[in-house]
Amino acid sequence: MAAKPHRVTVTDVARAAGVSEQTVSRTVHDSPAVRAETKERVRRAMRELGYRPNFAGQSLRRGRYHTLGVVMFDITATGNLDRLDGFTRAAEKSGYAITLLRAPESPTLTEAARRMSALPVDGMIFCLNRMVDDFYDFRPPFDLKTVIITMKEHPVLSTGDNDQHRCSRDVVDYLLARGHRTVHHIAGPLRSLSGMQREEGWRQALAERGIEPPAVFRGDWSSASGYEAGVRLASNPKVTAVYASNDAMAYGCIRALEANGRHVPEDVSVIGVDDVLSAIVPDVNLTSVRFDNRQVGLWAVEKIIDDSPAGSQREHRLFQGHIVEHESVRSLL
Amino acid sequence: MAAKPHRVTVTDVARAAGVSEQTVSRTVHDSPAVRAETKERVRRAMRELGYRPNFAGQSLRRGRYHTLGVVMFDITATGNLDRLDGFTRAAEKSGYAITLLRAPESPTLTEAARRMSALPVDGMIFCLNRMVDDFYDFRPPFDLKTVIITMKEHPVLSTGDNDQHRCSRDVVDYLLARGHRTVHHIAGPLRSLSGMQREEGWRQALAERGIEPPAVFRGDWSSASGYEAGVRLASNPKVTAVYASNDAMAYGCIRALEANGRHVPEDVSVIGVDDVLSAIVPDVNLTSVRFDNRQVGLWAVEKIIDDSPAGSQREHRLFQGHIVEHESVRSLL
DNA sequence: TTGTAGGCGTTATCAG
DNA sequence: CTGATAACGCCTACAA
Repeated sequence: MAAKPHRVTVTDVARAAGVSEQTVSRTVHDSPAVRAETKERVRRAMRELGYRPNFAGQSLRRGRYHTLGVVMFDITATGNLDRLDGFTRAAEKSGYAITLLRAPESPTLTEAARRMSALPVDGMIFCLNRMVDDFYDFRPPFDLKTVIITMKEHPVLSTGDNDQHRCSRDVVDYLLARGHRTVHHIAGPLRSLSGMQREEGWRQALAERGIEPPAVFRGDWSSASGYEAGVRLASNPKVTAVYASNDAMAYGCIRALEANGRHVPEDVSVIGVDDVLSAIVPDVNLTSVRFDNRQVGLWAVEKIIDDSPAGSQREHRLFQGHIVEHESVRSLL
Repeated sequence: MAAKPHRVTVTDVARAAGVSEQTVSRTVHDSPAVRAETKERVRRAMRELGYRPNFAGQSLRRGRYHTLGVVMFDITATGNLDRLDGFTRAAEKSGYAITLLRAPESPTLTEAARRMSALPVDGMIFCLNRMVDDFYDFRPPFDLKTVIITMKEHPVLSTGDNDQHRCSRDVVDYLLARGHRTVHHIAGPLRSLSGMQREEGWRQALAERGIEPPAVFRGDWSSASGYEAGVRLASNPKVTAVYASNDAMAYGCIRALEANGRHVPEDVSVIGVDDVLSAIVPDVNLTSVRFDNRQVGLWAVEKIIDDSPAGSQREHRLFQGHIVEHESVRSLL
């Protein structure tokens, strides 16, 4: 029966309840300065008309959106689901929402920020999975607090991510401490930032211990590429320890080693990254580095929402992964 | 040197460029009714002051946010990353953004909608991974076009999802057509909607073909639970075909069968769902049903943005998965 | 305890 | 081609 439905405003409610707009507004915010009786009348009118505060009106007045923008350069990257879970969880705690933007083509942070800053957001988080041209020069609009999820330090912005260097060091130390003479590496593709950082960490860790890093096997995250590497590694009897940049390649490598008569962990120890294998492969226990991406997400959001002076300090935060021990490693000692 | 930084408005730009606010607005929208020369002057002023249109002001005026809200009851569920990729891709095409909200605790759509509708969104998408109490009674605010990602039909809202029934039927038919007498099933946990629907589809498909469905093995998506089922299945020599509700359980089952002397596919054929195994397991080729979650995401967004009369029709759309053939199935014919 | 006036930033409309 | 005016919905400040 209602004519063309029309968005209900404070004015409508005020008219229906026979009060002023101001009294309606006060009722919405449950001000004590309204008689209980009046409030009830206003509330009934709101319910009957189906009143819902207009977000634009409120924001225009308040100058805040209670929303944070997240820019992802590659949405389907590993760990993004957990990161998003962290973002939304932390946001929710403070009554914030998360607005998501893809920036797959964008070569620069500046361009991505331009798109994001046209949206109703109070702050921005960039998830940087690959290189951008303007990392160090990038400056966000002064009114948008910004955090970048990356291992690189930025001159003015807070940054943070899983510590990929440390991850590799820990793996190398773990294996050397168990008597292995060196550690072979199956790396991720060149375009992946985290992959490159793990590789660099591995190289440095060996070099610092006076060990010449052996030739790297370049994979593409797929288990097939790990298998290929494994075939080559199997032919070298001196290989006793392999560190793969993700679990899929590690598992591929294990299968190739086994197929070529070298047993894991009896002959060769293997360590991966991500700790995702046990959910999928029941009887192979791969030692792996686990990162807590949800925690990174929580940190980033809290860094932006935190209004304290400490909160606005620039910070560079690295989150340590930890080695989840399974039976794919043998001590030679 | 600038004093307390202050958000730059149209008024500031107008003053700086020596024109009216209206001319600034026209320049922002590149109206042809402004002299090129004037535009240039305004543009320079905008650049110098760092002007950025205020979202709240625009929205208030236009009554539109160009943003869609997505509610996820379980963010880390399988396929959500692809769905999100679909949402954001489709949104982006029309200049829309996606706002994400978790609703893990919320038992009802109504409650989740209440939270979402307080945000600046023009429409809502609910990703329903589990049961809610008020599915059929739920009515969103009239001014928010709403789509629910679910296989169930809703009395007034558009709904759509992967066709889990059809998926199971296809698998059953596929195996029966290759001479298998029946198909055993490793099901997902009871709380999972899609799992239950796959199970129901399997049961119906067999029943319609006059085959009494054998006892179900209830798993929990983990490969370990598939392994357990596999051990039991291996002890029954009449088992020739197994359909697992996801790839992890299927793989667990395969490993158990092999460990108990039954070879896949020589003795037993196995089919899974999700088609994720090949990325992780290099040398096992599991036949599996692949769903295109990205496409579901695209559809949902377009359904909401589409302004045509057809677009506002209620629709119930089921997306077919397809069987990706690998070597885990043998024909008995 | 309730009401009135004014303005947040933008843009449609109409006048010049 | 450009400018003045008013209005979108809400809320702070002040008045009654």
